[in-house]
Amino acid sequence: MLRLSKLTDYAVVVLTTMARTDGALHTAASLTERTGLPAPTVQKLLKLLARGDILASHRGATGGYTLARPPCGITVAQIIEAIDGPIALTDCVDGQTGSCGVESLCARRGSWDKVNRAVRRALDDVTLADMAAPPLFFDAPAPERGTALAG
Amino acid sequence: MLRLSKLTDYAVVVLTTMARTDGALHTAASLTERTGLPAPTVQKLLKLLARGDILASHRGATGGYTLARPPCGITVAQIIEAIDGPIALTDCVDGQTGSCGVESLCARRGSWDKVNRAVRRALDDVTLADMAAPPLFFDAPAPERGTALAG
DNA sequence: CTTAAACGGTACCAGATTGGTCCGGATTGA
DNA sequence: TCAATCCGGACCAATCTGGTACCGTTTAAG
Repeated sequence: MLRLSKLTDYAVVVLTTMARTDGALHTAASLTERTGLPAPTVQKLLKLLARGDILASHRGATGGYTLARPPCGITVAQIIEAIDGPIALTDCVDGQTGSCGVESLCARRGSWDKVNRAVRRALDDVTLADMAAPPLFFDAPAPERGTALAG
Repeated sequence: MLRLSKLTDYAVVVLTTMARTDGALHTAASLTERTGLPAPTVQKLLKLLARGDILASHRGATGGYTLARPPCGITVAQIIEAIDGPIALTDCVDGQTGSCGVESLCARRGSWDKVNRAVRRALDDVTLADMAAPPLFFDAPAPERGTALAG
């Protein structure tokens, strides 16, 4: 797998919708309508994103949500962390010991850290602005000649 | 999360154990003893790794498993794919439509493809030789990659 | 001051997925 | 023949995710 949760996927849908009208105020209800996602799910998403400092919330009547930063300042890594928690491929992050019963396992723990960092960097490199960019067609002449495994 | 399965983690433990005696033949029983992991789990892992062309299996009495390639030729991406299946962060891979009920969702599908590829590249960049390398302290000057382990 | 609209937090449940186990069958060297 | 080993399923329990509901708090409008 190495799959991120469906919620994170939905979050990007909501965020790109908001990014199209950067700076505007959106209510949970309006975003529900515009995205077509189930209402309670959208509410949950917005709460999480607000906690993660990706959205700014405005309470009370005429309240709603706005992007906390311009889209180019919001990275995929931040979105994932807001929804799914810290990005860590393995259960026990480096440095910790004892959480996993097997001793020989933790010995190799530091090795994953390298992978973690590489993935992290890749995720930090893509912003919401990139995600909101035109969907560009896929049958266009592929500039890469790599094998592009069915990812 | 963006968490990979515990099985994959175990797989690395088993593989690094094998890598230390590159080329040698290992049985499921011996690897169980050396790693301390539960026996049925090790068996399952070895089967999966053999199917994924990461291990070569030898049947019959005096059979066992060997690494299909030198450690520097086995990437983390390959291991993950062998255990967890194809690396795809989102449910519907690019190009497909209709699998997810929500229409506005699939429209942004292509955006994830960029992220997918970035992560994939990061995972392709780390080999089993790297994982088997000494646990090295984190503030030490990192030596060049490509250890003598690979031969 | 009352009302209503909107966010905030928490608890809860069903379904899917993972981790772990077991058993019988096939292969091969002694 | 016999025993050691891999091979391929089926199977079950535990965990996690996705989705829902409820109630409290805040705040603008009338």
